[in-house]
Amino acid sequence: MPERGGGSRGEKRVRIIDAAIRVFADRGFHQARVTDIASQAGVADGTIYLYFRNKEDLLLTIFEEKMQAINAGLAGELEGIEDPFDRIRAFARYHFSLVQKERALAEVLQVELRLSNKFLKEYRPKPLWQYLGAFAGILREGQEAGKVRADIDIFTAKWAFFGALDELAMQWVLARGKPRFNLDAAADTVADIFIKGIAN
Amino acid sequence: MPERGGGSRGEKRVRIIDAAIRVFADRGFHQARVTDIASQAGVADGTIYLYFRNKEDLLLTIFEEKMQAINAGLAGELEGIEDPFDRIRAFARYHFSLVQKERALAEVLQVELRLSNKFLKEYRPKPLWQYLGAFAGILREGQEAGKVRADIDIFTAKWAFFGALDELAMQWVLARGKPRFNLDAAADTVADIFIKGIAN
Amino acid sequence: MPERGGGSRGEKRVRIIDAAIRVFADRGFHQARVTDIASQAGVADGTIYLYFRNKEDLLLTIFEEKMQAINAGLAGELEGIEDPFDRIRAFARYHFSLVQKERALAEVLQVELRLSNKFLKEYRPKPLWQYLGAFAGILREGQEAGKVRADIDIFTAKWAFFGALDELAMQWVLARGKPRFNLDAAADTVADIFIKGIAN
Amino acid sequence: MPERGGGSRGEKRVRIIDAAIRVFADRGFHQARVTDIASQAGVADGTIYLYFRNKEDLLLTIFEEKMQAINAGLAGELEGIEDPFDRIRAFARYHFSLVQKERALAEVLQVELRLSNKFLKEYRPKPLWQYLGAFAGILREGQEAGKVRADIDIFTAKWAFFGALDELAMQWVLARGKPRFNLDAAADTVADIFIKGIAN
DNA sequence: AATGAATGAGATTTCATTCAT
DNA sequence: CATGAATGAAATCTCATTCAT
Repeated sequence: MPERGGGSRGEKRVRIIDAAIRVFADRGFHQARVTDIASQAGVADGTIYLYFRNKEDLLLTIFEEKMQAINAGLAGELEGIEDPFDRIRAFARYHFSLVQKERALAEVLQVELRLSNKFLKEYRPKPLWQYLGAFAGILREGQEAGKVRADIDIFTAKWAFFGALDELAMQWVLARGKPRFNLDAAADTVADIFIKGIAN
Repeated sequence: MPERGGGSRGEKRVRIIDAAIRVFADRGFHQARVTDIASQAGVADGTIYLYFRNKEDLLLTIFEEKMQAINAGLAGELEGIEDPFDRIRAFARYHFSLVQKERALAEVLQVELRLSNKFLKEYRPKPLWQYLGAFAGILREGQEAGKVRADIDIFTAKWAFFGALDELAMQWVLARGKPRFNLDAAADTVADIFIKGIAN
Repeated sequence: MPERGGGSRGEKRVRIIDAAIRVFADRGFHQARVTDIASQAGVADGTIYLYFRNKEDLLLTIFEEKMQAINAGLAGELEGIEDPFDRIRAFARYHFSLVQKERALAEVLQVELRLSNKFLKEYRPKPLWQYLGAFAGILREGQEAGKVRADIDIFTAKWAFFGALDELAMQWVLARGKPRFNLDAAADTVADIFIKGIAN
Repeated sequence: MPERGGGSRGEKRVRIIDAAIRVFADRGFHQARVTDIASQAGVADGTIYLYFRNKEDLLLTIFEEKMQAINAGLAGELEGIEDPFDRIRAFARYHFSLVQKERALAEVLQVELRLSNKFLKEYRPKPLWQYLGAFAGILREGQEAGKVRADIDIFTAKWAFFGALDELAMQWVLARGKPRFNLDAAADTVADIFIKGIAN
């Protein structure tokens, strides 16, 4: 549903980003045509280039900005939870709740991850590291508190945990209309396995 | 190193597949030019189309055939190991040993396939399911033997495990020349977390 | 003589069509390269695809639009002529005058279109039917006026007449620089034969 | 229905020609693939090049040989008919009987006519001239006998007559399964118009 | 004579990006 | 700021023809 005309500068930028998320999610980054994004956003093709350097920059911006919001949301979600294991459980739930609430965004971020990993090796997805860093922090604190085994390599554990969440999210997203499993239950299962797996 | 001339029919097909793996891994599927694959394989451009319908078919064929070999290799690796936990450990080691031995193939299977819309959204990757099915089988037998907790949802656990392995493999592959961590150690860590995580 | 730059939207479309007629007539439809048409028209290759779906659509559009103009011209030419036989004579003269005035267009309409499978087997050339319909109308009126034999099958007669004109035009066009006969005289001869052939 | 194997040299050549007629008629010259002709003929692709220089030569050969047979058949048909007008009528009937008996061949010859006219301007379709020459001969004799008007230009008349026959044949062939008119009746109509049209 | 796998030149078309208005 | 018509580079794939067997 293309929206025409009006809108302040910021408003138009937001419309483009939202349109891009929808189109990227729908067709994938490579199949997405700038023209489609523009018409979805209700702006001219050229207008996109007033706000973004190019198509890739648009993808990266989505990643940067949305991940920032996600990181902020994560911090809020973990706030007040003391026990490392409870924090892990909250992390998993938060991850999947995002996937469910913003399916299109989730799809884009997942693809972006592969793309930026692959082609933009100079671009290191910092916001992702921050996201993972939050999990690493939990583990570190857990080790300091003696609740998490000291022999657990945090680097390995954090990527394993993220990979597990990511893969399940991918499967859920790919199932599209007909989810073959319950994400909320999966959050608990994954958290459960990891908590038991790393506990002292 | 283009190889010219000779070779029986089957031999030429293999050369094309191997060249494609190298080129796909190098430049990515979209950036890979059919001409490059052909010259790497030491055949004419058109020859590729005698063996494969198109570029995407080539990618999918690589997946199909290589995964089949991987599945066979996995079966051989697990053969004779009785204990479910030992089998899980062997699974993780096998996964990472493949990544190390066939880095280019791993890159293609992990990164490029994920970027193929057809693969993700239309084509249902049976050989991948078989791979995961092997892990599911281990869990099932473990539950029957009372060694694995009965409340573990196998679907969730198998994708979580695969996701963990996959993500670590991806990180290792992306680091290219300068691995930031030891894959063999990671195999044991991941196996360890999961084993403890699901054990009764 | 490529014309660069300027020109309103409609003007550019016309330039493309005119260039296409020249190039199609020169090299034939299959041998004609889109790039040649573009450079003849003084536009970029891609511009052609802003105005036409593809190369064949360009050919068909030429047919549609030019035939429409030709039909209009025919109507103007016949206007005011009452006697059916005079109208037939005017028809033949008009047909050949077009061939002489717009040799390139004639070549395209006669030769190239006939070689297009789509044109022959799928696309139904309405404007051509209208052209022939004008002749059929003359015959019908002639029969009603008792000047044309009632036993003449109009369908047969109209295609026979058109075929005769068309074939002679073809021979004249193919002779290129060195016409082996006079078209104006031929117009009268053909008209004469047909008029005597169908008169009561 | 591909025929495999056996066959003497000449036999194989005939099979290729027949297959080519079918395939050319089906798909048109440009769309026809040599591979299809070969498999229809039950020979290998390369074999075709043992008998014909190339695809075009195959088309030309069909034209040459079949037209020769047609010319011979025409001579036979006209033999014994004295009256020029009767000969014209026989000519028209013969033309259309061929179209009906050998529809595929007719289609190929018609297309070939355009193609050879267009691209092979050096190749002057002699057998066609012979065919037309037969008609010209009838007219000439008719003029000498005083039955045909002396002011009729034979060159114009012969192409007009051929064009009329050709166009009607084309319409009949294009109608494919559902002929919209009766060719035999059309033969008489066309002959009738021309006879009256040129008679003294 | 026959085969058919291999060749490789070549052109259409797409679409991200620009820039004159 | 905004537009959107125009650009033009770039790459897949086809298929007539060849030639080693």
